[in-house]
Amino acid sequence: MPELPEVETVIRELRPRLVGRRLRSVEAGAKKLRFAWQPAWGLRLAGRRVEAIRRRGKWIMIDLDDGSLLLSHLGMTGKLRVVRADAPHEPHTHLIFALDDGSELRYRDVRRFGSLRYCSTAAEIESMMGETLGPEPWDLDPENWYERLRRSRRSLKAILLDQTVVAGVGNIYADEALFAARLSPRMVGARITRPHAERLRRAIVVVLDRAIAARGSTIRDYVGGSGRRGRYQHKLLAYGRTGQPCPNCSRLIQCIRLAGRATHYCPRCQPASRSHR
DNA sequence: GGTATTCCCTGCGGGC
DNA sequence: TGCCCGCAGGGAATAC
Repeated sequence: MPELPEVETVIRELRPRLVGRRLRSVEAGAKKLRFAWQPAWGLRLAGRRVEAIRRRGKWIMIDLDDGSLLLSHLGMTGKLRVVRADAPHEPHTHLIFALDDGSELRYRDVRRFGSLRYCSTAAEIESMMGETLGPEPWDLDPENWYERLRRSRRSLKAILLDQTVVAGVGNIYADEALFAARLSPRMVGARITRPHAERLRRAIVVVLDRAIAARGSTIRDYVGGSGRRGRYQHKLLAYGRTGQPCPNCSRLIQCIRLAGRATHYCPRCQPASRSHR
């Protein structure tokens, strides 16, 4: 379940292995990802040099020297790694890019919720990523953020998961940010106060910064671009801690279903309604 | 237009 | 031991 910190970790670890390398060829498996790999893309990629690798929300963008790019979303179980060409082939490896130094960029995805495709025009990129991908959490304007929350009748949890509101937050860090801000995931956006909105905005940034510093969370099988596991799963305060005592008040963490996702919170620290700040 | 729900997909764990 | 079922969840499609 790669969210922003995990994707950021992947690109940081891929960067020294990938930037400057030339792509020689592409080998695509038979099974389709979210989007099928087109053989023509492989022909256009051959000989291209990787100029940069960057992130936008949960998307990975690999810039090539002719202005085109490889665009990938890891979905739930996607993994991008650079390995030696003689490294054993793991099952569920769907795309293999041969590089000019004898290594390979491999895309593996058990559930195939992810995608990796080639884009040569701005229109293609926009159609893939969505024209309305929200700002990075660090770029949220406090006033716009408050107004966006206040206009919605959805729960805060549902709003945080909406990539058009803020890019990169997923289920784990939505729960952690709401816990850090001491706000109920069930609270309706329209009911939020300006101080609460600001507290939530700051909580999102703090939680994501800490998670990036810990190289993300390895809940099941996530690994970074070098194959190393994250460490932030040991620092989670709410997510996945159903039935365990809240670190603040010792009340048991509860799990409910919100916006179609398991949602973890402390009923005492994050009450459904509160009169104080 | 805004919001809620369903579906895709596979591995894992619990229950029987 | 082996089988069945539910769960995990990002984003697109569909329903309301």
